[in-house]
Amino acid sequence: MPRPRKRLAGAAGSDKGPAGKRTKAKSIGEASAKVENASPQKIAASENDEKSLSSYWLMKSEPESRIEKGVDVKFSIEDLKAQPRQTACWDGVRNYQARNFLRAMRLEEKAFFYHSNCKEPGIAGLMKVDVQFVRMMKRFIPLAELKTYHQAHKASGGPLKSMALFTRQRLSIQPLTQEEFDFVLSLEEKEPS
DNA sequence: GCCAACGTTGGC
DNA sequence: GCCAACGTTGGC
Repeated sequence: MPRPRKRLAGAAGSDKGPAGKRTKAKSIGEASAKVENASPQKIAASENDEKSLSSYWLMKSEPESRIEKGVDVKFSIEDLKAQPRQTACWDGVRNYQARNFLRAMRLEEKAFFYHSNCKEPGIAGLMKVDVQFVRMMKRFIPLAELKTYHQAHKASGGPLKSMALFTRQRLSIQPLTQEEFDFVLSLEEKEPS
């Protein structure tokens, strides 16, 4: 799971981790997003497909305390707000596809802050790649509500019909299409369903 | 806390 | 390169 770090950071898209060799080193590096695994072939392949031209993202983080290897991984949107410059370093991403998306990000692109593995999962706010707090959602958008739209849109061909949150369930950094992003934003203005 | 989904590892 | 075993994610 992604683990934003509690300190200032540079561009999320700028880090160049050493490619390749698998290591069991579990310590999270100070300076860069350490991602275990991924053969060079796999990296090359997936950097070309996927939606690497996306300008919109969804990034998951756990807002409730959970100890993993002796470290509390909790990092909520409130924690992000509390950082110096409201900016964090998003490391702890291990999955290579998620890592590739991190590398594809460009400064100033917009990203939803998603609360995962918690009592109420859903989209809590907006960030820009840096990774900096922008604002809270006008209202919290629960996963359950998004799922309802996803199901309906699969039938109707609506904007959330293939949202990665549901089609790529375990991906912690995911691209959104413009349509998906706009639709989620439009939900802010609606009554909770 | 349970466990389904799914990503990763490693023997063959 | 297959695939069973294993580990992790994350909803519920």
